Amino acid sequence: MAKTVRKRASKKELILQKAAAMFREKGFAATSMRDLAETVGIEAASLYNHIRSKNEILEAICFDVANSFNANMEGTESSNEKSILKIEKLLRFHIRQMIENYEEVYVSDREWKHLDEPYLSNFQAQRRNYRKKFASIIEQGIVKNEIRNIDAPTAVLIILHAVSGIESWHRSRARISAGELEDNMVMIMIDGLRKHS
Amino acid sequence: MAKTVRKRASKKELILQKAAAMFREKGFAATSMRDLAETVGIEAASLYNHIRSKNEILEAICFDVANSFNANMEGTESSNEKSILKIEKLLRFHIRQMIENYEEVYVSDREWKHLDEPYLSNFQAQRRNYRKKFASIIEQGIVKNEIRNIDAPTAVLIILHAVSGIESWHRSRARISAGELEDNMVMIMIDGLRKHS
DNA sequence: CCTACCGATCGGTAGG
DNA sequence: CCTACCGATCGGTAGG
Repeated sequence: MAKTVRKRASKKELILQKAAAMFREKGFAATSMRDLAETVGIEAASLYNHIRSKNEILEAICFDVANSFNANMEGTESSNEKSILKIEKLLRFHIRQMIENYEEVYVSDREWKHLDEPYLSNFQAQRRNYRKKFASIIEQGIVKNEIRNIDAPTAVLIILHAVSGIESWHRSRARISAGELEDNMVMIMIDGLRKHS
Repeated sequence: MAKTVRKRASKKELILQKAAAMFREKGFAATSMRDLAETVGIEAASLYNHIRSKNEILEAICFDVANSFNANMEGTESSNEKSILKIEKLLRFHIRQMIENYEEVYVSDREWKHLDEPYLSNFQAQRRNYRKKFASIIEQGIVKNEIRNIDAPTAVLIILHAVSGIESWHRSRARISAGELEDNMVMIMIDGLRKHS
């Protein structure tokens, strides 16, 4: 009995995982349920014993990722660290998520437009909220003179998108290690490209 | 006679322009030729008097953008400026292209995966080549001690993706001016977030 | 530039 | 989990 439940749960997990990989590679709209079924190793109709619809798969992926980032943001917000350190920690969390949970984070970032209502509005609201919190940490840092006097929303925008560049790193051949990548990204974002001699 | 030619050319231009806007908004795969036709104001079948296929539209968009960036790169490469200034100029070019030629640049960046062969391979090769040239300018700057000792490919990756963040700026309401955006982005990328007191 | 239409494929359901 | 199948929609063509 417990075995059956576990088996079913893991089959759904398998479907979500394969779907994330295919949505990342070809895009949500260009991935057919028949393609997905073949990858999973069953007939297309059988997918519907595990999931209700194609869109439900996307919802599961997007909101899993959103929850994980929101939880991390709450922990960071409430800590007593300096603003610049908070930002570094957020940055490192983004980088690690992008490295370790690549397919899902990528899909959640690029394919959320295909969500149906009311999930679409909900997701967009969470996104706006997350960025607002991020920007206000930066603003606190500016007030406390830890951070350069820049436009905070622009900085958030740069940071979030810069991290999504790991996409290219992820599939390149001759590449540096994950740790080196992380340190390089942090150094460039925090201290910039220019060398002060 | 000349009038007819001009008229036809401009109708094709209109189709490409509307297509870019729709591909950006909904994605290439999720945009149907019937949607596009309606936006243009004709029947779907009539589109084929101006273009050969849906994929030909994407090819036109992607290679127009690629040509423009390649031309700018050649001009920058051959100049005698300092490396850090070359990078700043490339960065400013990217930002301006993203602001002024938003739909096309965005589509070329996110939807090129849907190109058919041999265009797909051709486009990917141009992309790799562009990044290689960008990285080698950074490496020259490191050698000349103008730039921090970072992994050059990682820096390219960050810069290119950071700029694509302008997507969010482009559609937000309360936003700073294009010039302020550009200066903020350049400052953050060149000198970083941290303030040195 | 339109009407009429093609074969292919889509997401999903019925019934077992 | 499968076979059989649904209506809808897709990119594209024929012919005028």
